[in-house]
This record gives sequence, structure tokens and C-alpha cells, in this order.
Amino acid sequence: MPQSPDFTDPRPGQVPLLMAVAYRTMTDRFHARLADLGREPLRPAHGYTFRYLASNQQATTVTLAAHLGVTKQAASKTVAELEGWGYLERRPHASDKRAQVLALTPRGHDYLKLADRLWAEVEKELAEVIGAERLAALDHDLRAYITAIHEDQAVPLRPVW
Amino acid sequence: MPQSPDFTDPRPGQVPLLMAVAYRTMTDRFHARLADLGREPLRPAHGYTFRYLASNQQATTVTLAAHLGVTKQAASKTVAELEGWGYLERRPHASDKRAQVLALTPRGHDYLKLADRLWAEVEKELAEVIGAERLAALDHDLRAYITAIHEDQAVPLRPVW
DNA sequence: TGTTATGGTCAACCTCATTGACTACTTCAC
DNA sequence: GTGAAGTAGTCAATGAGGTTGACCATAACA
Repeated sequence: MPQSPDFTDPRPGQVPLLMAVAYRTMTDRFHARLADLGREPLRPAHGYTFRYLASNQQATTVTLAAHLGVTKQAASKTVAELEGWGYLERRPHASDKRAQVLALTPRGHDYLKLADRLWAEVEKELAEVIGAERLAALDHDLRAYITAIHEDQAVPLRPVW
Repeated sequence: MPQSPDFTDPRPGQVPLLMAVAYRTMTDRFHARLADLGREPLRPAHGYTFRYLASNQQATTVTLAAHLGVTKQAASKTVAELEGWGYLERRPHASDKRAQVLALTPRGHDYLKLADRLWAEVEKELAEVIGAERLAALDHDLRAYITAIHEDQAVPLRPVW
């Protein structure tokens, strides 16, 4: 049974740790909800793939790899996996015979809608603890920090561990 | 080059993603500082190990494993690695001939002090963007959420990906 | 029209975790 | 006491999820 970090420690520099723990807590809540519904345990990387494909009609394995911040080989494995599970399909590219356009299947779109709902529920739990105003402030502050540090640049999507 | 998630998306449920990206951003800043100082690229798990040993004079591999939320085999590898780098040492346990008490070396204590300083610097960058008041609110809110969800229970230390 | 760049795949490997089996020692019930 | 069950730690095999490198087919360009 894992023990807790010392949350009464007044040392500065605790916020990064708190953020990691809070994020892990939220993903656990999300996956618990998925499991309650009897769904496969798809991970955040899958969700980001779905979201990218939904908002990008011309997605290919290479552009997905860039979006996820992994190599095209790694992205290719993810694509093959999700295709095998029926969440996405590959279509021939209109003008480039090498390329394949990636598209969500109806099942993929359904999953995305479900995921949106579940994440919103998890966020709501947070709002119930800290209040809606503080949640809005949190949303605003995190965006401000991320854009301030990265400016116009690309943002890595995955935590480093 | 990874692309950014759409930070203008008003959909609810974005806070978990923002948290993941913010945490990743902060760890990147931390590691950049470490690299500037020419230090080995120790990962968060190493830092949590140091912190645990510093606050726990009777730590063993098994209790460390519980703290980190991994198997004892995984903890054992981490211990061997950190011992090889001279950050910690194993001492015989006073009353249990099977067990080894883990303790930081002076080099380990030095690293911990350095890490504290660097994390505080990273946190300060966040404070410079959102202000000291908002940082304090963030600290407070994250703690409130974590303790509300986990109550007295153990908290998993690592993000799931 | 040849040279260079790009989309995608295959294969080998690395890191960091896992499960399972095992030894040595400890603890507990009787 | 002593035998049974539990615990600290290690070794070995395996798996998930990434990497690098080599390669083919097609595109883009000088």
C-alpha cells in the first residue's frame, strides 16, 4: 500500500508534485468510470489520438506522430492497435500514393463523446471540492503558464517519468 | 515537432489535460536546470526516493516500494542504481538479518538540497506568470482535491500514461 | 531526369515495469 | 520448542511502449 507524500510540508516547490498527484488521481477516476461501463482501458495517448483525428480530416501516421511527440514508428503501432480494435480506419490518400489518411470510425466517435463526458465528470468532482470559481481560475492559470513558457511553440503532450 | 492541443477549446473537462501539460512543462524546466549544472538526468522517481529516505530513517526496499507504488523488484532495481551512483547505501538492519536499512549518502543529501532549490525555481516561474496569490490558491486547491478524494488513504505517486 | 526528401514498414534493441519462483530469516500458534 | 506461515530480498523471464536504423515506394525539385 503506497504511503502519501507529506502534504503538510511547507517547503516551497511542492506544486509540481501536487500537480502530478492530482493528475494521476483524475486519470484513476476516469479509468474507474470506464471500467464501470465495461470499456477497454484505453490510455490518455489513445484519447489524444482520437481527438486529433476528429479535428483533423487529413491526418496521417506521420502528422499524428508529430502531434503526439513520438516517432512515426511508435505512432504506427498505436494506429495498428486502434485499427484492430475498430476505432479508426485507414483510407488511401487522394493525391499521395504513399500516404494513408486516418479517420475515426463511428465507434471511435462514440468513444470520444464518452470520454468527453467522463472527463467532464471528473472535472466536476474537482469543482465540487474547490468551487466553480477556483476551477475557472485554475483553468485560466494553467493555460497562462503553458502559453507563457511555450509561447507559439509546440507543447509536449506526455508527462516525463 | 509536436503540435499543440487546442487551448482555445471551451469544452469542459480540459483541466486534466492542462494539468498533464503543465506538469510536463515543469519537469522539462527542472531537467534543463539539472543539465545546465552538468548533473545526471535523475527522474522524479529518484527524487521521491531521496525524499522518502531523508524523512524515514528505517526505510527498506520493501517500504520504499510501497511508498513509490511499485513492486519490490522494481524498487530493488532503483536502489541498486542509486547505490551504484553513490547516492545511497545499504546498512544491516539492527534486528532483522534479512533486511537492509537504506540511507542517503552525503552526495544523496546534496542532491536533495539541489533538487529542492531547482523545484522552487520552477515553481517561482509559475508564480511570476500567475502571481503569488494564485500560486498559493493553486497549492491549497490541489491539496484539498487530493485529500478529499483519497481521505486518509495512500496516494499513488506516478502519473499513468 | 536524376537526386533528394518523405510516408510507411520491418527489425533489433532499450527502459522500466511486471509476475513467478526461490532463499533466508522471522513470527506466530500450539 | 517446534512446525507452519509470513516477510525481505534476489534472480529470471516477460511485456508494454518507446527508441534507432535500414529499407522501399512514391513525390518533389533542380
